[in-house]
Amino acid sequence: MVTMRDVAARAGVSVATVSFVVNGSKPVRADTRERVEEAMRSLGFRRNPVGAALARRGHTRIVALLYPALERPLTPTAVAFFTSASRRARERGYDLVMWPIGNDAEQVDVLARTGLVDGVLLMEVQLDDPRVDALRAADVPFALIGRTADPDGLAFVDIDFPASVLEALDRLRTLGHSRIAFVAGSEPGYHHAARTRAEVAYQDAMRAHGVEPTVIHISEEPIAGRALGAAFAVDHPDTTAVVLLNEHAAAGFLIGLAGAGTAVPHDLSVISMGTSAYMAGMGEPRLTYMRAPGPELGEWGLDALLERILSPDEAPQQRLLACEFVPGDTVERVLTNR
Amino acid sequence: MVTMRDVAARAGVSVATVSFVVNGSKPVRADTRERVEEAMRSLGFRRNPVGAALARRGHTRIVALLYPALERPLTPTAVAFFTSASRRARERGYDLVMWPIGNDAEQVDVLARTGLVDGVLLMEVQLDDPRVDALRAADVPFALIGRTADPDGLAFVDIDFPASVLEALDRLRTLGHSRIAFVAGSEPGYHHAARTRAEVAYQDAMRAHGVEPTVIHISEEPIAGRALGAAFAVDHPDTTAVVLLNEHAAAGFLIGLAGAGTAVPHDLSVISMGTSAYMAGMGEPRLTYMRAPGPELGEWGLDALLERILSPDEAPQQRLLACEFVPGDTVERVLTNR
DNA sequence: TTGAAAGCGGTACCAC
DNA sequence: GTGGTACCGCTTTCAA
Repeated sequence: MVTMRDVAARAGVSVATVSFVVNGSKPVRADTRERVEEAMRSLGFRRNPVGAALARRGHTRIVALLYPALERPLTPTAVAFFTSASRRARERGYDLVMWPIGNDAEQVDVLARTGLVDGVLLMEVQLDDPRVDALRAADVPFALIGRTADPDGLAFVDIDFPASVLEALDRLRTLGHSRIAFVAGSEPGYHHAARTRAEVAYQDAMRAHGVEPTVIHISEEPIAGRALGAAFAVDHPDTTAVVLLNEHAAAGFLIGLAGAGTAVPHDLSVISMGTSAYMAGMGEPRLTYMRAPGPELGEWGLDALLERILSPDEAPQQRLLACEFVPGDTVERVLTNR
Repeated sequence: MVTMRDVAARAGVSVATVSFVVNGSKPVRADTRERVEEAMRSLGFRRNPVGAALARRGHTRIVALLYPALERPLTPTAVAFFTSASRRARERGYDLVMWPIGNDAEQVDVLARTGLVDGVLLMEVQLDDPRVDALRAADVPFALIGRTADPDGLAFVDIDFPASVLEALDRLRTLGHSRIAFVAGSEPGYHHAARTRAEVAYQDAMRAHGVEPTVIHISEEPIAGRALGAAFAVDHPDTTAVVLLNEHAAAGFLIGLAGAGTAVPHDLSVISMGTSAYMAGMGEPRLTYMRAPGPELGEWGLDALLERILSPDEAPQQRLLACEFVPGDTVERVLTNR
């Protein structure tokens, strides 16, 4: 392994000077710099980040995306988020790695104190999330994708699900729908913040229109969607439209409906919330959906995190972005005689 | 941050002693150890891996899964692999992070030299893969998921696609099919080793039976599958069965076929290779598939890697595992009058 | 059994 | 503009 000492010796300068040219941290005379660079080139020098990190008490220029991958399935939206954040990180001279963790604070704590990463991006945030407290306590710069019940003073980017739900409901109502059900994922003991907010927005909106809300929870997998679809017309005969917040189950739901002879959108309109084009392409008929702004949020999330790292005194960035409506073939005006 | 110095001071011993009890690297008298442990507890000490890594040039107990996530979509199978390897890592006292990289050797090189990870698992291996050479040159322990054209002396675990393809073809032939097409993914300039091997196995088997092979490449996304399915009966009127190696496109393919009035399995039988139950659940009718042994390979892959790290002198582990046939509703005896 | 001390590869402050 | 050098947190001989 070629070290700075080797380079310094070869170029006839001190390690300090080498450090200056490597990091551009101080001006160096052109000819000296030239000699150093030539030495680095011929020796094949690469700066060792571990040494650098240690010297500056951390600062590896690595940030981690914490995802409970062992407990929750990775949606295409989450993947989009990851790749976009990752690309952005590279643009800004950082590396982003995905670090699978549990939902408990313990692991976060361990990771945080290692000093191996300069900061973390936390996904799948719960309303009351112990990991957030752990990150705060460990004094690690972090930003959330999603937000807790009370995100004051926290850096976050989040999908504006309430706004998106309202838009979906409005569109359906404009087409004459009033008995609209809400289908979401269910994970025992997991209070996914985004889902909860969406659900509350749905319920409030329904009640405001004098209709009793219908919330259905099914697990996050295609077959759960199939099962629901197969029995839907029988179990919910009055419902004319469904707002679905369960990307994994969406395509299966349509399959189940079709198998049971429930025509979409003729008998039932469906809007899938927070969905990727990828997943929508799996649906038949083509899903009408609210696109999850995964790529945008990935970039913003990374920027928010770097701001915490580089300018800890600035007010934390907080940004919301609603989903974008994408027309498809699963929504139709409700039958008037119904 | 609590350091070993702090602990040592509190316990009235030297940092060396603290190090011994932390790592169990030398025997320490019971009462001394007790004092040290108590000091660590009350101070909340966590050993800093960066310092440790630097001191012994590596050994962070972190391993990385290198995946070209920015260039290739993450399949459910890859995700299963990741989660399984990750779980196994934890069992063995390591952490596994997913590190998105490009296909070039450069990035591998940088990562490798950092000493930030003890070893790497490389996915999406190409037949002739520059990253493998880079890993070798950098002298980093590594194991492959997949394998290059000549994997001699390399640690790898891989799906035995040739065997799996032969099984699929046999099953189809037993049901009277002979004109069987092969549909795979296509990424320009990317010689995915597994796909190539599968393709060759298919072509050889077809020729051995005196039938001209038909290989079709479509991009890895649901809509590409739809498009292919929609035109399939017209473009390939003689084909009675399809072996598909393109997880992203499988469900879309079935949708496209159905939309064009091509009945599955009546008009066309379909077997999807290297597919996850998750993806199969997205298909209608229920896909007949060869299950990709992602979970098994994840575990084996991690074990193979740790063996490289812990016992570099042992012969590298090399394991192949075929896919497992899972019956579904997309395969049927061929019409005799056809 | 325990301690002192020399690094590991870099950084950055303080002189010159 | 450069060089000397004291750390950063931990591991590991070598002595005591």
